Amino acid sequence: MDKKQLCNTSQDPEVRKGPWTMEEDLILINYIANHGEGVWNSLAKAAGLKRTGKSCRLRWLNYLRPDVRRGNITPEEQLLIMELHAKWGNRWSKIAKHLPGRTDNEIKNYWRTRIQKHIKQAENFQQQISNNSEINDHQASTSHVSTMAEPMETYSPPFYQGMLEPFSSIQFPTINPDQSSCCTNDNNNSINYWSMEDIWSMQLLNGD
DNA sequence: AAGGGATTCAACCGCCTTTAT
DNA sequence: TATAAAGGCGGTTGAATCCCT
Repeated sequence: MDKKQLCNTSQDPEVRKGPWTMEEDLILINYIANHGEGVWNSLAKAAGLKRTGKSCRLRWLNYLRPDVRRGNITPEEQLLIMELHAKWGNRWSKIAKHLPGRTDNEIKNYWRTRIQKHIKQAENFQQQISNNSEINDHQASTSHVSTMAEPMETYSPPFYQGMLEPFSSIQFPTINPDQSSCCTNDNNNSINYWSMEDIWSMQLLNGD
């Protein structure tokens, strides 16, 4: 049988996809509390969840685990992410291992939505500087303006400095100043999640 | 207040690796 | 050693939400 078909259970009408419901979360939490993690496919069946094992594993690791921390990436964590990404690239799970309670998925999302955007802005800015310096070179054949104009082939930690939230006094100008405020993630604090504390307290109330 | 573009992030997909038989 | 099953990982998507006009 084709390996792809083996992995792809989306053809099965019995398999649920999409956002998890509170009931599903509680079932998964209760089952793992009683039986532990592992062997996700059989766990999903045994728990009575119409989900793939992969889906259960992902939900548990990224959201339901009691030790998972979500939101409010601290400046220290951000700096660490930047340094580790500069070192290892997109090895999200490896990076996540150095940030207790953070998941690879969260770090990946954080990188793509927050940090990468600033890097692109900075690259654009450097490109502008570079272009300007070329013009200046033509106008006056001195080379003293070239320090900012080096192409950024890899990201290096010093370059990240100034992008750190919430220290938004960015040391390089943003192309669109309005977007420099995109990282005030305070709004996320009020996102309409039902907290894990709620779930765990409900679980306790269930007597498990 | 409403509409629409931008942003965020949970969840899925598909590939690769590891483990079990 | 070969094969199948499960786990792990990075990339991508799409719904929900935010924000601006």
